[in-house]
Amino acid sequence: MNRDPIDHFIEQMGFMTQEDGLPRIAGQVLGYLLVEGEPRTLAEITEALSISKASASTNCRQLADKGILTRVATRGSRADSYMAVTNPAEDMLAGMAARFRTRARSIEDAAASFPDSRAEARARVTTFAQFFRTSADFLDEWTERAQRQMADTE
Amino acid sequence: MNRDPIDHFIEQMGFMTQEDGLPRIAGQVLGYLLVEGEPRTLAEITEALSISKASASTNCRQLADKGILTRVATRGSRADSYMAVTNPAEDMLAGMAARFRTRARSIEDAAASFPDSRAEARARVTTFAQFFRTSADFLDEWTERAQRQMADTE
DNA sequence: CAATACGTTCAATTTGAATTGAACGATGAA
DNA sequence: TTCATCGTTCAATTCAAATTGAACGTATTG
Repeated sequence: MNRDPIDHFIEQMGFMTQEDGLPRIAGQVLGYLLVEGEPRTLAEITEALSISKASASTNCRQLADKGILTRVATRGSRADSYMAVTNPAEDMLAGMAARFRTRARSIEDAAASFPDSRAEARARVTTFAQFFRTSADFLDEWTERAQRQMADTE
Repeated sequence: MNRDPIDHFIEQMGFMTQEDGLPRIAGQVLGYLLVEGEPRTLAEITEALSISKASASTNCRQLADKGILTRVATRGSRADSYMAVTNPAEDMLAGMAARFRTRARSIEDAAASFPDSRAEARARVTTFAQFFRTSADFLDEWTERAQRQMADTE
């Protein structure tokens, strides 16, 4: 029941997002839209992946919030459609960078409130946090560079 | 019951690893060892975090496999201890890079088996995969650079 | 040789999140 | 206005992974 390479790919995408802490269905939706390449309605997605309307709705909106999907108003129909952005992976990385930055801040805050008696621990934790901050900067730089490259190649 | 800043930090670390798909306890263990700065036995970890021996054992081993913790043989005691490596965040990123590479490969494989009738889909998916591959390279480059910097500062 | 202290493993349980079904509100069509 | 179509929301369920408790194996001590 699973020898279709495209189904297999969609399945893989599900596992992938699951590893990243996103719902499995989010990955499947992205996979499906990536394959289709054109806008698809919630109903079509629901149908193609045999999932509930509720899941499709929720996951699409979540992905759209992250900038991985865009909502497309199809004229002639009041159903709204979604499609994958040109390079979804970029937005996934951008999201990661954002998470790193939040993380860095919250760890730094935590460290800052360590009592002076734990000064050494505070130093260790601060270093740890700073690595995340720098990495976030680096990731941003990288996605920006990648975007430029894409623009050039077009 | 939670106004101790150090406990708060350890808790945060738990949520953090949870976001990354690792068990919550893994993060707590890392947080604890980061604060302590010195090797601690499984028993001490179990005690400090009020968790089961089984969890402590499993999670420590997992973290050690990822290179985030090192096992230390304490002389005078047959209990083995663990301590956080100097910069655990680096190893976390390295792990991420590895995952990206695996991911890129499996997506590329999947795309390769698309039938010719779906050539366009194949192209889109391949581009998607390549981004992960390039990102993995980039992350490696970055962690390497960071390591060098650390070495210089020492 | 016990007897103890330790780490691991595995089945059972707990816990938290993903997913669903059903009810709802809104929008447009007739 | 009434009816059908859509998307959303929320409580209930399902599902998977984390966590535990208990049994076990091994090494060490006396």
